[in-house]
Amino acid sequence: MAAVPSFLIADDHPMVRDALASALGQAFPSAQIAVASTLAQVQAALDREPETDALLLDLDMPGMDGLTGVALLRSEHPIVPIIVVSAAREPAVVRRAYEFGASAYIDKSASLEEIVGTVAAVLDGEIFAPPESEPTDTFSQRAAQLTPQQWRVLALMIQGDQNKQIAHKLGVGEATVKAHVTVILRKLGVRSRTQAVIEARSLAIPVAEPVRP
Amino acid sequence: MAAVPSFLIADDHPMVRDALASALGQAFPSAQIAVASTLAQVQAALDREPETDALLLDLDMPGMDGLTGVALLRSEHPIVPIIVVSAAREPAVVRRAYEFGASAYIDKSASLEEIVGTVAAVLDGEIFAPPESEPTDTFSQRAAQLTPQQWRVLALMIQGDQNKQIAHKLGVGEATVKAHVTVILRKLGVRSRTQAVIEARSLAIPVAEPVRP
DNA sequence: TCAGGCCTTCGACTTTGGTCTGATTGTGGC
DNA sequence: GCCACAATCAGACCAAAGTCGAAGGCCTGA
Repeated sequence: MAAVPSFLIADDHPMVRDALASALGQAFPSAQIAVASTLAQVQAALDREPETDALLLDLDMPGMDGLTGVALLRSEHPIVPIIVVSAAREPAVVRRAYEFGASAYIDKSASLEEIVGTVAAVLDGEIFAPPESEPTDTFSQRAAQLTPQQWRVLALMIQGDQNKQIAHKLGVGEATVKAHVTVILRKLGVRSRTQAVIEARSLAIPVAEPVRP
Repeated sequence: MAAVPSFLIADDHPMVRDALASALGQAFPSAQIAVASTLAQVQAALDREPETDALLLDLDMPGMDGLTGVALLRSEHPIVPIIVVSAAREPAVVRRAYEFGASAYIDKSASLEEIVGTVAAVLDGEIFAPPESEPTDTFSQRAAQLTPQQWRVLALMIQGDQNKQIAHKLGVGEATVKAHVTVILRKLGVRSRTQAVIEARSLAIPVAEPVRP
């Protein structure tokens, strides 16, 4: 990493964001710290600063749609280590986060010391490599074959956007979007847009919860 | 309130806790601030300091069991104003928080300025009445208007079935299914099958809702 | 430098989705 | 009986979704 470490903190809760920023600021006094509160801001920040040493990414952010956002950022910036920060404790979420290319996973209920320690470990190159070994044909694996633009299209499909809207938001023709959709459906192994949305959304974070037998 | 305001911050996330504490410390330089990370610690702190001016209470804490913890604290210390802090944005949760005796409700995604402002308002005796009086037009309410057969159609839509498959499974014609779909979309207030599936599936996912009266 | 592969883009075409009009049948309540 | 509504379907029609083939740009290895 560079002599001056650079961080990007992405969380829509100002409290959490500030806490992380100040903690990292103290631990790395010379660090350059940027913040973002939406997926769009994250993308913009990474475009400006592609050499970012670590991205601390909250999963419950506007536009993230859970882990699909991780995959999207991963495909756009394969070099930037992503440290997923989430309140979710479910092992399934953690595992999927690694499958989608996260370098580390931090539970929000961890202490600031632990968090700083994890960040330092990532900076030192200790990429907690995805213990990928099983060749199980999971949906996540199929999804990993998507190109950056295809991820963008899928992210908008998941929000319920129609091809025309997607085309407008991405600044391309509707025919192009349709072509992407066709490829996406084939790569995901489904037969319709609705099925793709269902599968992809099941990757998103189930918002904490429930108890009560 | 006393000349020196006293706060109790209850949250099991160190990040959030520290952020709140420092924000309140800056806004009220002379304030006395205590923290707690479990319901038991909150109870102990309130027993020691029954004159606390404001309790900032996270809902997702060990032992809280959602809003029941609010009611418990309320009955033990009726004088202490409770400010519920939660990531939950659901109107139902907010409404119930007030029903259980909360003085204010703060969304975790609010800015620190807003939070400090809310705390100050509570200190001044402004009990925030639920601004939620409008007949909240929730998706669940709209969904309740569906007829039995429309539910069956929707259930199959949610599984990713196409109109033709649905018609076959229900033993009716495709035209009939289309007619049902049209009504379903209108009743749910969405514009496409995909959006209907997204909304309906998010409904099935358990939300932080203590029930069981 | 050129061939091959991949991403992205798009137009033309086919299929599915969704609306509208209008109609028939059955059910339950007032 | 009458009314309201659920359920069924047909046919026409427009919009959205999805497929196919093809072109240009970019990178990589021979």
